[in-house]
Amino acid sequence: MKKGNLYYYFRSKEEILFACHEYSHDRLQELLDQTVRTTASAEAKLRKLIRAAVHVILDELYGTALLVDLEALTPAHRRAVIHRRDRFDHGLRLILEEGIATGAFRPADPKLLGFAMLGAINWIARWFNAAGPSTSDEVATHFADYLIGGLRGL
Amino acid sequence: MKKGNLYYYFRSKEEILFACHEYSHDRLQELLDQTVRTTASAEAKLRKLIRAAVHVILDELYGTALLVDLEALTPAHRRAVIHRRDRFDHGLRLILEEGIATGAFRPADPKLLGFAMLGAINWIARWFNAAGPSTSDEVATHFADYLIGGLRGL
Amino acid sequence: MKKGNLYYYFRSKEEILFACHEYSHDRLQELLDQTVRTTASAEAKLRKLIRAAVHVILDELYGTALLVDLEALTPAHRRAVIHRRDRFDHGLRLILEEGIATGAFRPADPKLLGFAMLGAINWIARWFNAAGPSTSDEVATHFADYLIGGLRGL
Amino acid sequence: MKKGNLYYYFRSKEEILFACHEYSHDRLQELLDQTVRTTASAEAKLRKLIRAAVHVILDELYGTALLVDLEALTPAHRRAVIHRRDRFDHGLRLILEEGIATGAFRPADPKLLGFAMLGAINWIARWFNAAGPSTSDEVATHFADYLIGGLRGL
DNA sequence: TATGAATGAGGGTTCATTCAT
DNA sequence: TATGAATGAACCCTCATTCAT
Repeated sequence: MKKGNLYYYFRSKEEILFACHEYSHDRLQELLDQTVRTTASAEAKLRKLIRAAVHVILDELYGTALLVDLEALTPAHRRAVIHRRDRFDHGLRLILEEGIATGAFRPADPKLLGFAMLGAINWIARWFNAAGPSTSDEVATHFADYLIGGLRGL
Repeated sequence: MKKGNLYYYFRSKEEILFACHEYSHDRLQELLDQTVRTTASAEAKLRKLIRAAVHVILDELYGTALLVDLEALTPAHRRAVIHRRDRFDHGLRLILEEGIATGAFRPADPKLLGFAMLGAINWIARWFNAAGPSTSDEVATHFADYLIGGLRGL
Repeated sequence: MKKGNLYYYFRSKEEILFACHEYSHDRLQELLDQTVRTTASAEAKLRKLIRAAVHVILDELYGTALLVDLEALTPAHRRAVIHRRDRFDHGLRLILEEGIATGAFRPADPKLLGFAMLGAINWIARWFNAAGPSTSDEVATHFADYLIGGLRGL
Repeated sequence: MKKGNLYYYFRSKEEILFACHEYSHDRLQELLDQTVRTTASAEAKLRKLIRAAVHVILDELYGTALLVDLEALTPAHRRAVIHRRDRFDHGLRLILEEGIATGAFRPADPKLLGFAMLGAINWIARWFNAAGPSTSDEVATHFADYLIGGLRGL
């Protein structure tokens, strides 16, 4: 199986990038959708989502395609990716608003938070893959602790 | 000044990457060093560092070189970059330990936190540059709030 | 029936090209041979040949293979194609000489004329297929008129 | 000077094809324009044009680009090539109509004649280049004789 | 005999780098 | 020191051909 064989299924590198994004995004989005519908607490939902994001980015083959560079895509695909991200942000917003309503969370911008989350995980993944300090589950737990609980002492 | 002219100053693209990392890292490291030495609270120090990191990555020309891909470097430069990162982590650790000692922070892994910070800011920067929602100072403030205070409601 | 399946019948693309040339050439040559043997006038024979060439090139599936590029063939096949063309030229020469003998034609080089004929028809065919101005019979009639009568006014 | 250097001046192979067509077409068109304006007889004008076409296609570097395949071009370039061909046909029509008016020529379709002319010359050129029987001027003279005088005996 | 997937070679294109000026 | 042109390697992609089924 050589690299060129991909062109049996895709018309260009750009389409490959787009398909990789779709693949990874869909796995994450699906879990987000399922999670939103559960009766768990907002914090539990968010932890679950973070765990999923860490898993997709660290362990799945095309996980880093979640952070595809928009500049590398055609306008049509660019719009599609932005649309996907909006959907993701929408689900995240639902969780945040639920947490805010119950007093579990304080107000937060889902867009900024979503980007920070994926960007952080992606960069951690590179270091992780290079230096391999622990399992992706440990990373996810720590990361969720920081994001939800912050650094502030108790 | 055309691209090829850089080869009067650098021997290869790899050297340019390395120099860009050095340039941006040094500006951030210098501020970290200064900050560590001040008498401000650990939280104030960390906020200052975050603000600086956001500024360097979002506003400075070679800011994203902070996240240079180790695979793209020669072994010697790779080691140098790792060494720089270790120095950065060391400074960050000092701040964290100080905060932990005073009870302001709870225990945290500076390595993970440092990577999360830079990765998050870098990805926010791309979205920021594309969609430009606010100033880099606003981004820094929100981001610092999340990192230090977390999402947990009060 | 997919393209790759052709390799059950042919050993290479080059053989396919050669076979296509053979196929189209043989249809034209056969008609030329028959025509030469008839008792029609030289002009009628030439008109018939032109009509056949137009038909083969415009309407038959492999017609344009008549103009196969010698460079694309193996030396052996190249020689075979040249030999076929010589045979074609020979038939054409017979018609021309007959016309010259009866005073119907003036002296002409069959080689040059044969190439001009096929080249002209082939290029007309492309334009014809793209812009579709009339039927192949009309094209043949006009073309024969030009070739035989020339442009000179009466 | 390697092939890839062309991409310093052109953005794609398609642009190269288009530019080659433009180059060769312009040289032929210019001569056509000049010729139309002279006071020579229609036949002399046509002979001059044929001689020029033979020269461009046989002797000039990109001459065969006159017969560029429209399918290989972008829609915009395709339209431009069609437009150029229309201009050529227009000039040819002027010559033909002049000859028809003076009784030198009988009615003829400039479109068909133009295509026949270029296609014939192009195919002759391949044979010519392969077998090299005579100079391009001799070819031009014979070809003009056939086109204008036809084969009909006197 | 036919099909879909695989392969290697080669054409098209970019990019890092160098050279001549 | 700067520029435009040149080069070779590498990447993207296609195409002729083969293989497994």
